Amino acid sequence: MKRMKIRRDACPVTKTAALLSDVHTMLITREILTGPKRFCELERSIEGISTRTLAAKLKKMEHDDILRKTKDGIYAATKKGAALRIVERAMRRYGELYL
Amino acid sequence: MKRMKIRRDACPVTKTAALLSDVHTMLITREILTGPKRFCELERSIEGISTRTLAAKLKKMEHDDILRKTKDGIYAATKKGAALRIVERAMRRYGELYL
DNA sequence: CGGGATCCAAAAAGATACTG
DNA sequence: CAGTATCTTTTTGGATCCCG
Repeated sequence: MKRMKIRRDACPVTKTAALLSDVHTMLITREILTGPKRFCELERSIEGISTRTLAAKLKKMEHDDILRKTKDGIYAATKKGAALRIVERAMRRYGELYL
Repeated sequence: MKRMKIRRDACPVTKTAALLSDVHTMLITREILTGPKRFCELERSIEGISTRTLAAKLKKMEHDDILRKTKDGIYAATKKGAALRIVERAMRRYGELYL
């Protein structure tokens, strides 16, 4: 994973993921958990991700059954993806308390 | 993060981290949460990590105040590191339920 | 414009040999 | 044991181009 610069005031989830994770997958998850999104929305809301990486991650996440792409090009969490909320919640809480 | 082969019977935390994270930092955390460990113990218990990567991650984690190295070369979680238990727990639970 | 695919340079990870 | 040095392989991000 490449070192990423994180602002002190960034979302706690961002910070936690930067601390211990493949930032992008977790951030895509965070976005998807707030509702279905299209490519360009994800691209805009995930600061610093390249289209190439976003496309690659989405493909992998689709393959892993975390999200599904509808015919109209919208990405939505699957059941398995939605369940990641428990992890996202723990990360958010940790970030809020310690970062 | 490199694609990692995960056995179906691997620890659920391993699977969750492979799914969404910088696997190594999370796995080092998991080990450290069970008590202080030395370099070679970590190397043995984290399947597939190279000494180079382990050394690099430990350095980064020490810098991030997740763990501390004692004079006798033992790595132990800091307070901030120990608190990652909430994340580890969520990941374990998710892995148990969905992977 | 949305949704990528391609090419390229740089960074990170892997294997492994080697040292204090 | 606890790493470091070195070399190779992967992955990433940036820019660019393509196609409906």
